[in-house]
Amino acid sequence: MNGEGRDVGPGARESRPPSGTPLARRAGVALYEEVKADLTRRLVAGESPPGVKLPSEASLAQGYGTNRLTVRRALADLARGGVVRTEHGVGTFVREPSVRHRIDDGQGSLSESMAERGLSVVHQVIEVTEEPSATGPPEFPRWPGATVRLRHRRSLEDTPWSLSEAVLPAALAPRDWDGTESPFTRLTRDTGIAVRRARRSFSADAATADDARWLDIQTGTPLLIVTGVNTDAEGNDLAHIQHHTRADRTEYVVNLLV
Amino acid sequence: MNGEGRDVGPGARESRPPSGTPLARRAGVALYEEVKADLTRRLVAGESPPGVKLPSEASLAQGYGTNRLTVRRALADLARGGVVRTEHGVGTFVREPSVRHRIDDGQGSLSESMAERGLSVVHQVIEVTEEPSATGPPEFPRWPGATVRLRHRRSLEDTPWSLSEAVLPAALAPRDWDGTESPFTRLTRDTGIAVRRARRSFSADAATADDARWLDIQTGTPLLIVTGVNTDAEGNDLAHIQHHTRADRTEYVVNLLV
DNA sequence: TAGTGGTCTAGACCACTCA
DNA sequence: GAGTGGTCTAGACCACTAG
Repeated sequence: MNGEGRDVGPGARESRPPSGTPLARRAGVALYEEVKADLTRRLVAGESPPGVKLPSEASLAQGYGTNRLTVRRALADLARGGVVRTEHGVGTFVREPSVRHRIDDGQGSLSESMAERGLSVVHQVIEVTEEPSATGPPEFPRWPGATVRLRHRRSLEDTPWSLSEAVLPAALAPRDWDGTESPFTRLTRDTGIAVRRARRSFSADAATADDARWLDIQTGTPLLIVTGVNTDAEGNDLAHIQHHTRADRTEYVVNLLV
Repeated sequence: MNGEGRDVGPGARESRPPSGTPLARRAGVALYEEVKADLTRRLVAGESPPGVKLPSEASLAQGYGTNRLTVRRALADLARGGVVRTEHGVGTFVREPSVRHRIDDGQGSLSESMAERGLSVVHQVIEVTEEPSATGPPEFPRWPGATVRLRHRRSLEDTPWSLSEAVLPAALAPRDWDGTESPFTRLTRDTGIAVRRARRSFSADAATADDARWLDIQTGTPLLIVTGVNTDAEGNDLAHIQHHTRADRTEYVVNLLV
């Protein structure tokens, strides 16, 4: 509680980790909730800047005079809430400030609008599967034939940001995609077809184990799910897209009034 | 796997609960993930229609030949994912079909568009606080003076659906609001001012303990967070709104092309 | 190899619901 | 009071990371 600044030594990232205190237990409130509240108080209160390593679970448990599992439960909740981040075999850290990347609605692609702000976007292809036209649920009247399912990961500033999927006619799928631009920017460059973002649908869901692995988050963490359709200038469906986006880094802004 | 129908007896809700099987463990996959996968297989595969009560945690644990805590961990994940629902002292149940209420973008209020589909919407006032104009962050140029913060819960078909907050000039806040219509529908009826939905921002977050209590869900469950501004016909800000919406029941559809 | 988080067990007690 | 989910403990072992 002394008013000294956070004068951390060179390279030091350990400044003032929360240590144990006797918890004031209230009737009807679970112990792990108390631990969670106490940790939140200490972390959010700013005593521990982002990146600070928390004491080990064992020592936290000892400090609180409780079981390690109780501490783990509190930490798991905080991780799902985006307050801390755990690394297996390394430790638990205060999360970087959840800078929410505002994605203002516009007809430009994400990569383009981010580039305008000096942010780097990288796409990494995860899986490309080609399916005969019969199987895919979406229909592409003007481009009959096989469809391609393109799974890729988008990263912003080297941080995993979304797990995305695009289903589009094989004839339009980019070849030798290097990921420096969006697949649709590439499509326009290759074919001259203008891509327009049409319907968008928003929901949320818990991260699956697969989501978690690719997005470097914990299973169960809330994701913003954006699905939609891209069309050409005439309004014909070009592609069906789905993004599983890290909610702690995303805010999708739409202007309903034009 | 037999093809019989789900001829449940009168009042019976117990048809074919998943019982224990020896789990095929795979290297590197946690036991609770296997349990989760097995339960999901059985439930989603349709062997157990919504509302069916699962066996108790103790008997599931015995059936799987594992510890109760392992089963609990699997069930907690499924609950966060909206697959099952637990009731303290009663049991665990397969969730009602996650009918995603599509909220097509339109200028009508939620209550109105839902009423058109024969769905009932009920608003329940949780808290009304009046604040002097100086404190509230939003500014309402045309209506100076105190602002009112209106917290309410919206339920669809008797199911909690969103925890909502509206901040608007005290002069416009509805008096004696009975909750049968949206506060803004009421505002239009009272004052004749047309309310337009302007900017909307979408994100997701984990349910806090408070969210969880009001929405009848589990802490940590993903919520769709919709914030925005309502304006009058001239585009002046009328109110700032925020909805914490149950993601398992929501899909917010926006048409970007007009 | 030491330290960390990840998983799992066995058992206990409590809080809640309902017959 | 029986049965259910909710919490908590003590202790064990594993998987991963880094010096």
